[in-house]
Amino acid sequence: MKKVVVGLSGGVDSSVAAYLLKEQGYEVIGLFMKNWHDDSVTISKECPWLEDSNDALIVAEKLGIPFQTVDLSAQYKERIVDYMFREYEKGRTPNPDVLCNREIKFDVFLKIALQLGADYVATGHYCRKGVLKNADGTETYQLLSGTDDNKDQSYFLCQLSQAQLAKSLFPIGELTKPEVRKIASENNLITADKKDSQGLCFIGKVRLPEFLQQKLKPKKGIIVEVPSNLEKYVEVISKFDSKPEELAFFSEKPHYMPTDGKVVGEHQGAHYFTKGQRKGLDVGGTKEPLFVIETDVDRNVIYTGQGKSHPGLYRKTLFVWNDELHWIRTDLTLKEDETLEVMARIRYRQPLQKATLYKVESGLYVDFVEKQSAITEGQFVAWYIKDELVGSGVIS
RNA sequence: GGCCCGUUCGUCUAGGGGUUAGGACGCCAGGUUUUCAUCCUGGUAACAGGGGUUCAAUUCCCCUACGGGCUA
Repeated sequence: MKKVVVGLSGGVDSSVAAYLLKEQGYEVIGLFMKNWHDDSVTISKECPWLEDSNDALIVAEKLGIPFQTVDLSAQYKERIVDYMFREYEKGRTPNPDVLCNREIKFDVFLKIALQLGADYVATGHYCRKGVLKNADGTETYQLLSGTDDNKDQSYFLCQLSQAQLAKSLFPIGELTKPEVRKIASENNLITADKKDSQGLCFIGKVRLPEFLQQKLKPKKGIIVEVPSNLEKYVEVISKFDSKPEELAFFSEKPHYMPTDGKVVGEHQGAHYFTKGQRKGLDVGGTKEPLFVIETDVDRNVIYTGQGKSHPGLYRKTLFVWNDELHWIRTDLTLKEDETLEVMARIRYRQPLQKATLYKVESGLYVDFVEKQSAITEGQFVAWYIKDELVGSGVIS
C-alpha cells in the first residue's frame, strides 16, 4: 500500500484531499505545518493557526488517520519572510506563496514526509498532475491546471521541479470548489463550510506597509503625477536590425524623472507600494483614480498616472534573466533564438494571454500580443501550453 | 487706499430662496482573491464667520478674515 502524507491546513480542500486518498486506498498521514506565530501583524482574528490545527486534528480523527504537527516557522522565516523583505527593499514585489510552495511545502515538508516513509505528499491545490511515458522508460510529469478554472491554482506551483512533481499528488484537481464542499459536508467534515483562507499562506491578511515596517523603515518621499501625453510615451517607429533588438526595445520601461510630472503628494516609503496600485496614495481631487506606474526606491519617488488606461501602466514585452528562469517541462527548454507560442499570465487568476517566448543568450523575452497592465518586477510570469503550465520566471 | 470677483465634504467641484446640498477622487468598512495588486458594493464627510431681509436663507443684502483687475 502506498503511503501519502497530506498537508492538512485545517481548510476544506486539504480535508477532502485526505478523504479522497483514503477512499482510493492509500495509507494516509495528516501533517499540519505551523509556519507563523506572530498575530500582531495579521488583520483578522488572533491565533488563526490554533483553530486551524484543531480543525485539522478533528478531520484526521474523523478519517481515522494519524496526525502530527510540525513547526517550520524557522525555515519559513528564513526562506520566505526574509526573501520578502529583501525583494521589497530592492523595489520589487515578491510572491511569497509561490516561494512557499517551492521552498516549504514541496521541499522542507516533502523531505519530512519522505523521512516518515511516504511515497508521496499531497495537498489541497486545485491543479492536476499528468504523467508522460518516455521511450527510455522514464516519466515526465506535467503540471496541469485545475478543472475548476475559477479556482485553478497551478500558478502558485509554477516553480516546482520534476523531482518535486514526481512525489506529489493533487487529489482535488479534478473537482470544482462546490463539489469539494459537497463531499466534505456529505462526510461530515467540520471544515465543510469553513471560509476560504486568503492573504499570505500561513500568515493571513496583513497590512503590507505595517508588516514591512518590521524591517523597512518609513521614509518620506514625493508622489509625482505623470501626464498621459508625456513625450516618452510617443511610440517611435524605428527599424530594428533583429528580433532581439526589437524585443529589448519594447521590454524597456520608461525612465522617469520627477520633472516628468507634478508633485501631487507625499508617501511614507516607495518600497511599500507596487505597480498598478491605487489605494493608499492618499491623493484626492483627481477626475480619475491615480495608479502607481513606477516606484523608484533609490530616489524614493512614486510615479503615478491618472486612470486605468494611462499609457505608463502598459507594456507589451517583459524579460526574465536566466538565473530566474524555470522550466517545469525541462524537455521543452528553449535554446538561444528559439521561440514558443504560449498562453501566459503575470498574476494569479489573470485570464491567460497570448504570448510568444523568445530565448536569447542572457534570458527569455515574453512578448504579449496585447499590452499588459502593471507588469511588476519580482512577480512571476507563468506560461502554459493548453492546460499545462510548462515554465515560469521572475519578471525583471 | 478707493470700484469689481471668489470662498461649498479631506481634495477637485455641481447646484441655487424650500433639495436627503449631487458627483468624482481620497479615506473607511464589507465582498471577490491562498502573493502584491486589481475589481465590486456600501459608508463617512461640506455651504468661511457674523449680522440682516424673508414664513423660509447655503442661495439675496451688509460687514469681518484669505485669493484676482483699473487707479492715484
